[in-house]
Amino acid sequence: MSVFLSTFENKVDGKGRVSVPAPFRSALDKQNSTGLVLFPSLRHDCLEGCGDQRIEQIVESIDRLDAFSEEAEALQTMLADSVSLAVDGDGRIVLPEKMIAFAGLDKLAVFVGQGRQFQIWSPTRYRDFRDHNRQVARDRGLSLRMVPRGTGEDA
Amino acid sequence: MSVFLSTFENKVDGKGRVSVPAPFRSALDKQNSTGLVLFPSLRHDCLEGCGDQRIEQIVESIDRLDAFSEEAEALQTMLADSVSLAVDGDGRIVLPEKMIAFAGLDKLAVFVGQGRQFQIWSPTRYRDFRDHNRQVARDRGLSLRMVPRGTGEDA
DNA sequence: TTGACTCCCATATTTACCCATGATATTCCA
DNA sequence: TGGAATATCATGGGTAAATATGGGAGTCAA
Repeated sequence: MSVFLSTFENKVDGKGRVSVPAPFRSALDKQNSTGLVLFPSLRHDCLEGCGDQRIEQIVESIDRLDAFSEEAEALQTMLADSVSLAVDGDGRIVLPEKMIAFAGLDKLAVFVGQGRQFQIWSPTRYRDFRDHNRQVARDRGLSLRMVPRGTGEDA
Repeated sequence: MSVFLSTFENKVDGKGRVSVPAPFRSALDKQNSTGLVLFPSLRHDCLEGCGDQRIEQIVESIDRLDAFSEEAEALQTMLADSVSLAVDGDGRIVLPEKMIAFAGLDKLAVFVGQGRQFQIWSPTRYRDFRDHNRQVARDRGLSLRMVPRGTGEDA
């Protein structure tokens, strides 16, 4: 399984170190990623992360946009603010100070699986975000079982 | 048979382990799933489960949506709330504490076949749910329209 | 030298793996 | 057809490996 699933809450120590959840590490392995890439989310006050292959895909998508559009420039800014981090022998990364500040992290970091990528939140902010989304899903009657299978349809 | 059928009540031990009913395991095998994925139901106080192949398809589908739509985000939150569990050599899984709490499980877990998916209930809650459904079916005189063979897709 | 960073090690706890048992069902052979 | 031998399955318990996390020694640059 090479997707990011589930949520994990890990400690951030005084050096800014935090363990990458083991299932996320193995997902990165299966994507043949040696490290991982972090960037500030464009939509939320959290960080987004993925393997280096995913970044290539994102870069390519941006390339296809009109190079001088506002949208393209905004996305390019995102690339400029992203950092590539190595996972050390103990499965940890060191979060740069800017990233910690942006996400409002303190002692704890919540790793949130989102499929092809993942997010890192402060626990309090994540609780609000999750509650909101769950309400949206409920209101609209969304369910994972409704997502189409390939081109076909499911019960 | 690659669908989930029938109802089974198995014990949950002190470690949170529970046997996956053998017919469900063989259904998972036929779906080429090595493990299974569980997530909290949006509609009921129970867990929903499926093979891990299915999750790959779901992730793929979400990826094709507009990444910034509210719908995509709501579905991604459901990925965040789901867990991928490996079935061990003895046919068991370990239920995470959060899942046990959500479904109100204690010593027993009821596995309920639902075709492509299945549910896991606490026995008391399931009894109420089932009684309620039977009443609805009786009141409405429900009928089921069959889908012709070959139009659907495989397992 | 000081501060920032990178390895390296220690450890507590959780998780995964292995084996044993009893119950139930199934096969096989006289 | 009886009944013993053989599977399959659910379940309990023990042990080894993996994981998260804290602390310290060594390195490099300013």
